[in-house]
Parts: sequence; structure tokens; C-alpha cells
Amino acid sequence: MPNKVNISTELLTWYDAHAREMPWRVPPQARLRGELPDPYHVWLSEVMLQQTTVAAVGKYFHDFTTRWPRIQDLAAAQDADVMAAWAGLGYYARARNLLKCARFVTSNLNGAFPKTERELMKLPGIGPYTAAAITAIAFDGRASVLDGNVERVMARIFAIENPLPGAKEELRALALSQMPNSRYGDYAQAVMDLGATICTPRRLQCAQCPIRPKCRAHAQGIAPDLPNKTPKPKKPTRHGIAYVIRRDDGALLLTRRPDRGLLGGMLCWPCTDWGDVDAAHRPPISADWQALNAEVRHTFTHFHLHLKVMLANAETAPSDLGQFVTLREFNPDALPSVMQKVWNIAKHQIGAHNSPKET
DNA sequence: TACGCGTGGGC
DNA sequence: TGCCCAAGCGT
Repeated sequence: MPNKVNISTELLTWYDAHAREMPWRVPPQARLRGELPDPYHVWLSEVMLQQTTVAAVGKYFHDFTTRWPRIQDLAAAQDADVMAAWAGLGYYARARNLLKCARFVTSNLNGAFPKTERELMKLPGIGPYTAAAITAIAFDGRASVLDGNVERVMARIFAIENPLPGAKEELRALALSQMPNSRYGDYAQAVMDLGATICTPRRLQCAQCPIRPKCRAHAQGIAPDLPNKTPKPKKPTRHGIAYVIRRDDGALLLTRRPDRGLLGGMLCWPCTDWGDVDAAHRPPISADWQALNAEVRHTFTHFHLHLKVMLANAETAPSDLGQFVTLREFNPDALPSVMQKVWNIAKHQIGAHNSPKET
């Protein structure tokens, strides 16, 4: 049964009037005059936006493009500087792949991104979504993006009740069937904007929706219930201890986590392993350990973490434990959020210990 | 294919 | 409060 419904005309008309301004975008009126965005900006923003809100990305995009205005500048950056600049944004493999990709494009492609999905997919950190987004948005190439927004919009327009992720390929085909014959970049951004502002997961704004007359789910009164999703298992809770080691001159001991795995490549406090029961206190060095009362609670993608904090003074430590970072060089913003929480507890204790009334 | 991988905001 | 969610990718 051929599907004759098409929403691209309504969507583009709506987008021309309601496109949200973002620092990495070229507005539809300028795009209609032939202007296109900087592919470096499109790539950087799309990687930052993977599983991440526009609000969270804003500051990071500004910081990156100010500090590294061209992809060649990013390619020349130190690993530690890029990881520090990414700290707090999460999914740190993105930052490692970002740098790999920048260096490859700079060294092998003369700083120019490929224009096809097939070639883009070969680059580190660029998967099916990001390849399609760069093709459509940066080059106005014919590519259909499929992200969470598009999945939701298609599931509702066509009242697809099969649950995700099983329904993904069906939704991909529907999204492809809706592509217009021009303005691919505007169309991609239009569907995603609709999903982000009108066709939202909750508190839908159907009264403002330009395609409501064509929406099967709305007609059936089931739009808020779609898309169906297979339920996720409950997160377990893990427990551990973080060790903050302070030298008399105020320097702090930090360790670089291995590139693979959780918080890979990030600067962290030395920790016990994180297990399903309270960790035994196994001090990494012999010192005057002091247990702090407050405990860090943090939730990762697939587990909760309860992290006790212990504090000690020491003048030296074995190099395999980490390296002292001087008070002048220490920047808590370079730590991942869970480790920033540890510092927020430890620094109060250090402050109290050093206050005049204590001495 | 299914799982590992962060974080902050909303309700 | 605890759960869901956000412009996914790599393995």
C-alpha cells in the first residue's frame, strides 16, 4: 500500500517562520539565498548534541569555536586540553573521537569534510545520524536524518505502535519517504525543531502543530502515548571511595583514566573499584586518612553511584597513583561532574581545616 | 544485537 | 524522589 501522505511542505513553511536561532545554524532565509554553514561548526555541534540538550551544548560550542576557530586549530590541540574543555558534557568517548576525526580530516583531507554519508561514516565518532546531518545541513545534500525527534514525529504521524528500538527501521523508511526534493538541510532541521518544541515527549503542543491535520495519532487520541518503548531495567547502585590527597603546598593528586571505559581519558581522583557493596577502605598510601561525612551521589547511564570521600595529607606518592597538580594549575572544571562533586565536598573540609579558628 | 557510555532538567 | 528524557556511537 503506497503511502501518499507527505508533510514536507507544511514543515518547511512552518520552519521558515519558526526556526530557532542557534550559533551553528544559518537561518532558512539565508540558506534560500544559497548561504551554507561552516562544516566544522555543523560537525562540532552535531557531535556535542548527541544525546545532549541544546541548552547544555551552547556554552561548550562557544568555548570550542573561540579557542579553536578552525578544524586545523583543534587538530593541533593537546589531548588534555580538549578533554578538559569537554569536561561536564559527558560521553567522553565523543571528545576522544572528535580529536581523532579533526586530526584525520586535517592531515588526510586538507581540512575539508567529505560530502557523502558513506565517506563521513568512515570518520571516528560519525555514525548514521551525524553523517546524514552533516550531508544535509552543511552541504544541502540529499540525506534523511533519523534521531529521537524524527522517530517520535514519524511514530505519531503514522500511529506506529510497535515499540522502539524494534520499530527503528520502519520509522527510518517513513522518514525517508517524507523527504522533499530540495532544501534537505532545512527539512532535517525542521523535523528536529518540531520534535523539540511541538511534538515533544510530554506536554505536547498539538494546538500549534502545522501537521496536526495529517497526524494519525492525534486523530486517534494516542499521540502522547507514542512512541512506545520497551521498558528499561532498573539501575543498580554501586559503592566506592574517592581519595583526595593534598600536599602541604596545596597541590592535589589526580590520575588520568585509561582511554577505554567509563570516564575514559578524564582526570579523576584515585578511587577504589565501584562494587555492589560498600568498598573496604584500602588507602592507596599510608597517611592520616580522614573520612568526610558527606557522600557523593551520582547517576550514570546504567548505574547509581554512592561515593564516600576520604582526605589525607602527603608530600609524595608513587607515580602510578597519579600526579600532583599544583594549586595554581588545578581547575575543578576540567574534572568530570562526578569528580567535581567529590571536590566540592573535600574543599569545604580543607577550607575548614585551614581556617584561623581551627588553628 | 545489545550493551556500555554522562549529565542535567523536568515532572 | 526516582524515573524519563536529549540532535547516537562503538564494540
